[in-house]
Amino acid sequence: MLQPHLIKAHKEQYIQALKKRNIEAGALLDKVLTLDEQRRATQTQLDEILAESNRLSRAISVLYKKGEAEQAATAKEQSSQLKIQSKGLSEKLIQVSKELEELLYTLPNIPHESVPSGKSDQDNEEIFREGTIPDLSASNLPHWELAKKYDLIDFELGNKISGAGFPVYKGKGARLQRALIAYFLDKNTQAGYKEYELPLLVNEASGYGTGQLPDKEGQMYEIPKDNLYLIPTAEVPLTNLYRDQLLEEKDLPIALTAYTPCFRREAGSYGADVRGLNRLHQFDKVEIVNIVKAENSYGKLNEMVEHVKVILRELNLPFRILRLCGGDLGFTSALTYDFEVYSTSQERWLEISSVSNFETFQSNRLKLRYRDKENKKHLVHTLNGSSLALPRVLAGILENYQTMDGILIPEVLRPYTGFDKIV
RNA sequence: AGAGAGGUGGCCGAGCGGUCGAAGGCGCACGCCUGGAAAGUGUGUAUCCGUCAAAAGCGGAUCGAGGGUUCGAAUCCCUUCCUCUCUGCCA
Repeated sequence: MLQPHLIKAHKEQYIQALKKRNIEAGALLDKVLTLDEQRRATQTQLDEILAESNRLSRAISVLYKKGEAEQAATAKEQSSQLKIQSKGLSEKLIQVSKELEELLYTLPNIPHESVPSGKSDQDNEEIFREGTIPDLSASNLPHWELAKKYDLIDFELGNKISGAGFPVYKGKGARLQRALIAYFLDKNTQAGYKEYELPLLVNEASGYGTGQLPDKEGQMYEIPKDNLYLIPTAEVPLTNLYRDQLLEEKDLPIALTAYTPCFRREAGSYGADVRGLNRLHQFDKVEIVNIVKAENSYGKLNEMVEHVKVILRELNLPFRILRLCGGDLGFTSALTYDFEVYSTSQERWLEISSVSNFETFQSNRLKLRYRDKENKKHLVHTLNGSSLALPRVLAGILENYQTMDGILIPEVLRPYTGFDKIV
């Protein structure tokens, strides 16, 4: 959530930056400033009346002790009048504040200066590419056919017990999933991330804290009876661990990781894009979250990018890194790098990780601050990234490691799988 | 799910209608004492909002949350959430 005082100070800059998201924000920002002005003016008026009311109350107490009942009665009458006034102002304050908050909820984060303009994923900027695309002239099946051939994943069974987008992993397929989760968690904890196991259902406040609500309500599965949501990513419970906290400077930086299943309703996309593991309602992901001081957040973002790079390098998968353009940038993010693995059989790039800096956008909603040595309070910067999302990594491995007589397992995973080939 | 008890500052814990943002203790910070430390001792130690260029100061709000009674609520009433104990159910 943006902060009115910063909007005031950097209005023109914000308007320009939001143009990268193809948003004309001038009128909206003016509306924010007007509402904020109203809010503060109302607060000041209300405070004055309450101050007078408090003075009277104290006076009444003194009058009673002296036994001056008549004067006390007069004061009571005055106080009652003030109360009527304060009630009106107090309602106005609540109303204006609510209006301001609702407006702020509709405004996305300000893109970082390095974010390119653009309308869609076509305009994302490739900044890095590594790995060799294997020659699959001998054997070249897409992962959903490989999954069937080697009996690793059963989409029909998932369809029967749940519905489309809920795959069933079997045998070595299931074992490979477990191996990937363990391997990713190990890489993350070795890099200093603290491991968590988290609730998969969260309350409404958590949804607001990380920005899934009210913006992306339709993306989450809901359990209205208990007013809970299934998490679309571990980011939600992991970051919300620190909601409403005032940290000490020495507590920072904080680095967290967790494996969770993720649940996404993802309505509205059909065809080849969603075949096999490409898009699912339930999938596994290992997430990393960083909570840092503002001055360190872009350095940390680069560290996260390097961290994910190392993992993909170890898995020996061909990948590239994109800097997302304004039109493709997530609502809460200031700068996002997407990692994509090349799916040789599908002849397309598959997104497998998204690493973002939210600056203060989340921490402002979360009320997550730290106190420095001078006792001043600052919002922290929050960052997160997938490290990594499983299904498309699995797709990439199956497709890129296929041979005539089986699928090889990447070296680094063999200690986790206990086998080196799927035949 | 049923019955009971309770939610107060970083923590423990008093207060049960009138200068209560809240006694006392612990913890923490700084000072004194000490060769150094412990002990002892003194001082300080919540958050948010407004006013201000900013700080200080001043004003307002906050004792789980929301509402009510009252001139005045941590204290009384209602609603709600959470925790604990017992019973039930259960991996």
